[in-house]
Amino acid sequence: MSGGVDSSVAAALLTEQGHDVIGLSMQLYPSAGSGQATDPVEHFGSCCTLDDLHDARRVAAKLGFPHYIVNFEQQFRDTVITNFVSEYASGRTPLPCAHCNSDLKFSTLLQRARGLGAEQVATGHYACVARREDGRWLLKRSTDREKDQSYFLFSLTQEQLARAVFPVGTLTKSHVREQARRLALNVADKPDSQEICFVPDHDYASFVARHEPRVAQAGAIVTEAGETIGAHSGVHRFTVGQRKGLGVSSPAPLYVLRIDPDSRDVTVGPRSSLTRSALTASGVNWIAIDAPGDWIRCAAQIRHRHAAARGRVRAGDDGQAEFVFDIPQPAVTPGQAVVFYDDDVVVGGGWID
RNA sequence: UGGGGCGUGGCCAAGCGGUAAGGCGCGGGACUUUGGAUCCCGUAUUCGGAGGUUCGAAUCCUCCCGCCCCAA
Repeated sequence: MSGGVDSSVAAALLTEQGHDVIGLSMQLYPSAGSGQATDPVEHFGSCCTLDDLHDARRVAAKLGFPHYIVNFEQQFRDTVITNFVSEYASGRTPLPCAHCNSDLKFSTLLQRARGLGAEQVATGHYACVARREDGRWLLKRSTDREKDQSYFLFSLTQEQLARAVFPVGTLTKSHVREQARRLALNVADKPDSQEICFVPDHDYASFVARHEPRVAQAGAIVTEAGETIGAHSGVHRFTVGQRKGLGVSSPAPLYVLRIDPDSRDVTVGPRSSLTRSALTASGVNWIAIDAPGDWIRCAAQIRHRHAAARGRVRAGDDGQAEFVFDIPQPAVTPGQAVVFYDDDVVVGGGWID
């Protein structure tokens, strides 16, 4: 229970369905109650703040089930934040929400829940879990396609999916809010979360630099032809496909094409240079099928809110996969997830190289 | 002190007598459980300075200031 409307309604629906519910909220920041935001290393983010934990507690009290706050500061730092910082330091663009799901919510949190006697863990994610006749667990897009979050859940294993419940996955967002109002939950009108929950003020670059000062080294902004046309103060400030913030003027818009963490060169060029016809991914998790040795047709979603693009995929060695687009796609970004879909079913997914 | 060119918003830049295009950048908004993209809206009463011609000039004339190139 994050303290938001989705997980609150999820808990309420389960309660109404007669389940024996225990509310769990993760505390992700040190001593969230101290109010001391003066420590430059650990500001509070926008998720799971003290206020949010209180909101979750009030919802649990109203619905009549126990509520526990689990302290995951250490685990959050060791998994999500460490990955977030190291990815940017490597010239890649992290996807913390996906790591939080697989490395925290459906691992450590799931274990903790099991320890409390829970059979399953429910969250407020907009996604669906189904079990096929052959016993295989499937992850599917939510009914409300606009809110679908299956993209962030691609790395859940069969074991994790078997324990996952997404009560709001078949509802629309407006329906969820209606339910919250019907139940008179105090969180009915809390705004949707957005931006990186653990980074204050949308200033992720400063956050990265605080945790890894070495990233803040100047480098050059160069053209595809190798001409230096500007300078920057750290590769962590860039991501492939980025247009704004380059600090250089040109007759036409320029986009980040490549980031070299070693030379610290950020290569820029016209939008037409951004498209790629293929990609490779690592750490691929196959959900609906076993790793396909031969090409199969599906659609690949390469970022949140990207309209999955059709093409073909096949598995490689060591958890890798190769995908070829029917139509080249712009801004294939290392570090982001590529999730393969067969209509609304998640075939599998991995991390873009 | 021979010759030639240029000075328009933070940057690039159109306009060359009729009352300041566009792009970059920047700011704001929309969208969004990552980052980015995308879409809207905004961003020079003023054209290096001072005079003059004209109903009217960034656009014509004069002088001044500042850059750049080629010769020496």
